[in-house]
Amino acid sequence: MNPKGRVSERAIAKLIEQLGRCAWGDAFVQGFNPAQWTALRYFDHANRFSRTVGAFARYHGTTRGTASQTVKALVDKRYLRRRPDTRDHRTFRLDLTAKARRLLVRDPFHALVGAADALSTGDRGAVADGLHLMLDRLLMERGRPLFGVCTACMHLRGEGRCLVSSGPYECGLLEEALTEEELAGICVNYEPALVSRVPSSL
Amino acid sequence: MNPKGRVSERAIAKLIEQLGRCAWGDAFVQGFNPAQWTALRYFDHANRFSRTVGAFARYHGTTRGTASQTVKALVDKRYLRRRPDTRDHRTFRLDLTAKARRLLVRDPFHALVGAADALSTGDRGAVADGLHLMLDRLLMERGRPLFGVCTACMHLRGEGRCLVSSGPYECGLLEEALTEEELAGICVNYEPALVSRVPSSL
DNA sequence: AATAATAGTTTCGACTCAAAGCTATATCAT
DNA sequence: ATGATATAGCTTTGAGTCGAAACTATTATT
Repeated sequence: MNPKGRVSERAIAKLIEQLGRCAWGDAFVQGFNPAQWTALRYFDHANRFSRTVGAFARYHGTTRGTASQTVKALVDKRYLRRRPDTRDHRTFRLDLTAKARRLLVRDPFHALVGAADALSTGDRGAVADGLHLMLDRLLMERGRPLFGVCTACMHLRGEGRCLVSSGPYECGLLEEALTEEELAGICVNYEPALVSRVPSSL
Repeated sequence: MNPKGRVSERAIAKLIEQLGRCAWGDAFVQGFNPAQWTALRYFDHANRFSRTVGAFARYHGTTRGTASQTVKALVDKRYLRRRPDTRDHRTFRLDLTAKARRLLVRDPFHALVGAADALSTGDRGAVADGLHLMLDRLLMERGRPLFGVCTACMHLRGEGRCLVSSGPYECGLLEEALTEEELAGICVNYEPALVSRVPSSL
């Protein structure tokens, strides 16, 4: 499709911008805006240490002020439940409601996911790896956190090496036990380990 | 880097969204916003048939109202010059000023372009082709124009087959002569030809 | 001549950004 | 311990922007 040989870096950047804009435009639907959809998806996949306004702000690359308002709108509409943290009285825990989970079935994001269907399995791998490389570089340059899952995180302890819990896994940074389901949640405290120690079920 | 085998379409969509957000955040700089930077880039590369508010709105996937405001801000700041069209008294022609061209040297978009440097030459080709496929599919689904260049457009006439001009190339749709430089400008009237008839100088 | 379609602008409510403000926790010096 | 200062988490505020809808003017169609 493209001329053989060198393909301009600029073309890739332009495509990403265009695709991003397209997804943005799609997300003005059902009375929500793109930021709100992103928040709903975030709180659906974030682990329990990361379901706060501040963590979402960092994930989304926005200010805490903006994130606070996005969350407020969702709390007011009963898509998020907000409860004070029992340990740290500065923060509030945010959890999706059942109403929100039902809504996420009709997430406009599915259109972009579906577009990836146009790719062959092999192409999907190449595209995903390439984009991942680009994103890591950009986030690193900006000093922004990477938001990965426990199974690839250097803080994960487990498989007989737990120190503070009797369960199979725990977070070495926060010194908290982790259930197996929680291993798949994205986390603001993620730091890439050299090798993944738990088989990924992606 | 990714586990072998099937890579989720969702991961690709997520990466695109994240990269797009990152570029968006970068673009709040030098007193401009992301939409204004996109407009400046657009009017830099659009051919003379496409340098209007409406064409930009369609390219950017936004409303004419929003596009009108974005353009207005740039006209007020003397980065775009606005002149009535001599043929159609509804439209206005918009052209970059020299001031704008100087500004574009410091386009924050360069960060995203630079991130593509992390990719090997081969990966760049695969990523570009994959993203292109996805974008075409999305734009097609939404009935939005594709915005390509004359050299790949079915409306291009030339190489001895001109009907309305004595020059080497012309646009068969608008029945206007085209200079060689204009062949590389992106156009709202683009429709993909089966084969490209002019060697690409990408 | 009447009607529809096209190009662009204006207006309005909601949202975003950036900056400043508030409160709770952490750190440090006495 | 005690009090002062710094830091962290979140909210509020004000200027500017976005999308949707209403509007004007021009061109195309019937």
